[in-house]
Amino acid sequence: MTITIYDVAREANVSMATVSRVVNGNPNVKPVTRKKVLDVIERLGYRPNAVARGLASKKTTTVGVIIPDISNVFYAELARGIEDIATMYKYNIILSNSDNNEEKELVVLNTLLGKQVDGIVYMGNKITDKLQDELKRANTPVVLAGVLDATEKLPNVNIDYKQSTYAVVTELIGKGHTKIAFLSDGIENTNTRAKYEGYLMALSEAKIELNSALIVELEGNNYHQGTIGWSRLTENKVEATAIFASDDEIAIGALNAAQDAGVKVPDELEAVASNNTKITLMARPQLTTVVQPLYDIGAVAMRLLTKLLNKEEITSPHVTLPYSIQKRGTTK
Amino acid sequence: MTITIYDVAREANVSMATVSRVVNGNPNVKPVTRKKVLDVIERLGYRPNAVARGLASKKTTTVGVIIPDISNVFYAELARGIEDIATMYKYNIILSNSDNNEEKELVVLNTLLGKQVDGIVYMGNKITDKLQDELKRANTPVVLAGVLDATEKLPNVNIDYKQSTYAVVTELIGKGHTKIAFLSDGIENTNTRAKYEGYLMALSEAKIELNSALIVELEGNNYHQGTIGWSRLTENKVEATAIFASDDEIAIGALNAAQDAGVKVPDELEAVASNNTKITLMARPQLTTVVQPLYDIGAVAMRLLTKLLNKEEITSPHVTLPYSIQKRGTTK
DNA sequence: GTGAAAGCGCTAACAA
DNA sequence: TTGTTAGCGCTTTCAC
Repeated sequence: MTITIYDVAREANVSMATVSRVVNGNPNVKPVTRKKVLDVIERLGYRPNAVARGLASKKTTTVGVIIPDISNVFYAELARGIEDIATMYKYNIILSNSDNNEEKELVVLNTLLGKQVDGIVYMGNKITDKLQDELKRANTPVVLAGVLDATEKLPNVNIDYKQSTYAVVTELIGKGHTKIAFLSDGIENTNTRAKYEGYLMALSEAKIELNSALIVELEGNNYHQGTIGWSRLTENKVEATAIFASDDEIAIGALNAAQDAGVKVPDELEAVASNNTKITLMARPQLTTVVQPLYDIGAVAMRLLTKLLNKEEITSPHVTLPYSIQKRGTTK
Repeated sequence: MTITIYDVAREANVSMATVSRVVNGNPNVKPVTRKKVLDVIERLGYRPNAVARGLASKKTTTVGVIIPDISNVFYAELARGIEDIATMYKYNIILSNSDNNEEKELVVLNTLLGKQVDGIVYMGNKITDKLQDELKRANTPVVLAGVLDATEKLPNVNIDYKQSTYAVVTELIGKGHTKIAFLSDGIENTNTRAKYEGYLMALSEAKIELNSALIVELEGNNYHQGTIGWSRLTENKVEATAIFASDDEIAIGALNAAQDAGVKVPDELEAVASNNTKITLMARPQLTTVVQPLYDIGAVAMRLLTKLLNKEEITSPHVTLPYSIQKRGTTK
């Protein structure tokens, strides 16, 4: 049989309330009593039932994490940051993959809310209106990690994608490139859109006309899509001399395809990627990228959520973390 | 205010029990009644409270997942398999990183049990005795995913590491290699030990004497350790002509270090890795590896757990999935 | 086919 | 400082 708080109370000759106080570290317990209770707990091997506690206190110390795909390095690093901080603040996380599919997101959100999570960390391409509504209806705190909120309504943690993209593209232009390809997943996705805007801004500032043959919109952020990206570019016969990729895997896919076709990197083709996941080091040449502090984005997002949960004061619900640019072998 | 089952019952003029039956798909409800209840649920936006349900039914439809590091591609792919099958069977997963640290594992396990998870999927280097004891005491079903259980007590899903390593090393020997390095994390780790035994078996069968300078035990499965592995090999002055690595990241680290030092791969150095994570495709040359069906290992482990939870009949608690060998650019 | 009522194990007033 | 006592929202006998 399972040992309950009642068993402990009986054995220690105190009330359930006192046991509860001891377990929860309430200071209003005489040290002697505390010791006595602790001993019984030890002897009986009592372990508090978090489900009962959750029902009574209406707090589960569990947060839901909606993530597109945990096997994607980018999200996995964010997730690690989230989990570490969650643990630090005594929360557990329920992880659910959404595949960036709105329908799944809705189902997952509903399950999470049914499980009475105290809060939610959302990662994905964009917050759809429907999702936004559901979230509001539930009025459970939510923080977006690595996703801009187009409407600026939800707390979120990001870097400035537009600015960072502008910076690297401008630098490429400064080296004389005029045919700079932009490889990305769907431009309707919030972050990608911001990057695209940065790209456009750099071009326009340099008075370079936009060549749509250089814009390749892919169907996802992965290696395979990157290789497709390169084929698309060659089909378009644009002879790009530089690439900006919205994702590391896309960049590696495109570069490997290019190199397999005999293109010399970085001599004939320079490239800059976006996320600085650890695969940037494994590729040859190693990737030059915008450095997004992925772990930190996750960590800060979770920290922000804990503040929301404790009703701590919040300086700003929109955190923009600094980015940097890491130069490696794919640029001269 | 939150809508409870009681509110629904009142509005629908039925008892809580009936609402409960409808919500749980119990067939003993007249269609008319069911419709009536469903309508009220819809109208009120009622969402069952899983915590209360968990307390009453002693089932949480939540399983704990103990994982060394979710940002490691290897584990992330296993995790994805686990989560997909969990979702399929209506379970959620609570994910906890352990960093392969026994103390953390113990803490995590305890939290998970406190949260009344219905079962646990464990990933890690090895099941220590203490952990084994705690697991037994809780008598919560556990399945190991991608970890051999030295004592053969716990259900687990794996491939035959010894056999697969034996096969690839034997093939290297067949090509004339006699100086085959073995790069791995700690040999005390269950899976690594099995691989090491496979390596030894191949050597002994070919009557090649074991050269301890070729055995490099590293401090973890990551890229950086791989680069260290290569330095170690050069310090040892053994001039290995082939490498077997227990991990893909280690392999890439070692190969990149070797190539940076001017070694031609695969002409002067052949290499075989172990896990076939997706980074094997991104490296240049692409890695030849033993193919572990990572996603499937996770998926099958979770499926096995659901069987345990439903008390379904189990053919065997020790599942060995088939492996294969994928030849790519690091071997001739 | 449906309802009444007793818990599940704990927290949180409130009282003492 | 400690105890009493309602619940928290649901499932699950057991009756009818």
